[in-house]
Amino acid sequence: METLTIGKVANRAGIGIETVRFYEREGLIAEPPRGESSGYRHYPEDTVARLRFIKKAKELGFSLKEIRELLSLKAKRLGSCADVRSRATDKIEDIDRKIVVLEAMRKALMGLVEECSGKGPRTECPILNALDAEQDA
Amino acid sequence: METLTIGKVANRAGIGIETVRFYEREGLIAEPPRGESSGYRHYPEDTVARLRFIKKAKELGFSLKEIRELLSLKAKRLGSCADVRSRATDKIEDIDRKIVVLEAMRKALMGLVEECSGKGPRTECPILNALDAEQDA
DNA sequence: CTTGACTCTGTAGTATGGTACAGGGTGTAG
DNA sequence: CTACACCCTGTACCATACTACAGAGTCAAG
Repeated sequence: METLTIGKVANRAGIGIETVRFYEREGLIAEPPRGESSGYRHYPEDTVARLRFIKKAKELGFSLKEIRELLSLKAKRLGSCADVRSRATDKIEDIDRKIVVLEAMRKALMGLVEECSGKGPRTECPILNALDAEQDA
Repeated sequence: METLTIGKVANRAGIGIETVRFYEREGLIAEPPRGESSGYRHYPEDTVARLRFIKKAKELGFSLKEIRELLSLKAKRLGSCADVRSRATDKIEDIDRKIVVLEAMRKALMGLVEECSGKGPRTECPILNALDAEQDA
């Protein structure tokens, strides 16, 4: 099987070399075999897929810790599909909690913006006034 | 005018003493006058309001940098309500982007969980198979 | 066989938003 | 006047997620 240098996996995954090494240190990817004399890392091709998965999950707002958990679902040789399912539903609950927080933030900001014509002088800005009013709360 | 010690402003604002000093270093609150002999910070009462403003804005998802900007808008005799409004709408857009991504994620995970009986062996788990599929994307 | 691109380890720095001491001095109640 | 709570500065540390070297070795094209 063809192997890839760190520069090539990084490039194909669309991330930096240092980041690949960082992910290795963090346990997100396995330590690859090394060249006999050089000590260079020789990656199997599926490492690119794994790195892309990490990148994608990160874009979706998962922390590296959460991504490590997601990846461990796949890695485990023991455990049933039910274990995987329960981790996935936990993750959905995490997502729901994040959405709830964001929706509350959004609602609060929308309320302020809707009151605000954007035309008045700063001293009458309802957004700043609202923040001031809340200060007394 | 009555003044407050750092412990009292912190307590009234609902934050820690160290955080108050941190905000001072970060330029979010002014350096207060000090006691002649003690060097203790003597805060005017409106510092509590300012700290509560900061706390509230943080809850709305503003970073300290953004809050510093909001506070400076507030302080400035120039600048309109529209400036403040536009920062709030920018923040709403940030939030919306995050929500969209999370909902997409949620939908994807829900689809997988629904397909999954939770009874099969791990090797046939549709969730893991989907994760593999995503890695190839 | 040289040259330049690449890789190695290890350490340190970036930004964010704090938190936790150590080792002092101060202020006040009993 | 003695406790004890409080305050001071300075520094270091926490997590998160990288990013940037330094100084050394390796590989491959020409």
